[in-house]
Amino acid sequence: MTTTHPSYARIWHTVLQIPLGKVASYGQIADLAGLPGRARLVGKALGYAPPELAVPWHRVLRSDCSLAFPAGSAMALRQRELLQSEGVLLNNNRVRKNDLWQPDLMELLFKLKY
DNA sequence: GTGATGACGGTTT
DNA sequence: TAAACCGCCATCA
Repeated sequence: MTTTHPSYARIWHTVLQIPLGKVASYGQIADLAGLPGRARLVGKALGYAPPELAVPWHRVLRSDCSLAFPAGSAMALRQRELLQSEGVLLNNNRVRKNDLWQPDLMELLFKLKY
């Protein structure tokens, strides 16, 4: 395809790594995808994400755990519905910090705990 | 080539 | 706690 942006595939692949029932921030996805500081690119990539990949775009939100869409928006309502179907409870337009995906920190916390 | 925009982030009021 | 401000980078007029 003419609009083949290499970084986008990277971003999609990273978003696909988010476990079910967990959420990640745009900045975190950008960082894991090897694109620090390009959080906006993640949003762009999600907009270009083909449905064949089934990218869980709804598991990606802002760094403050709020949805990237204005409350009441059609997309925001859809995202809220998808998250709740996965067990992620939302308070207005925000999710619980407990539902954040923390790959490295989770293992670190496990080691510190024991 | 310049300026404006955006599914963002972090800091400051 | 919420809102405003600035910075960042790719895309578009």
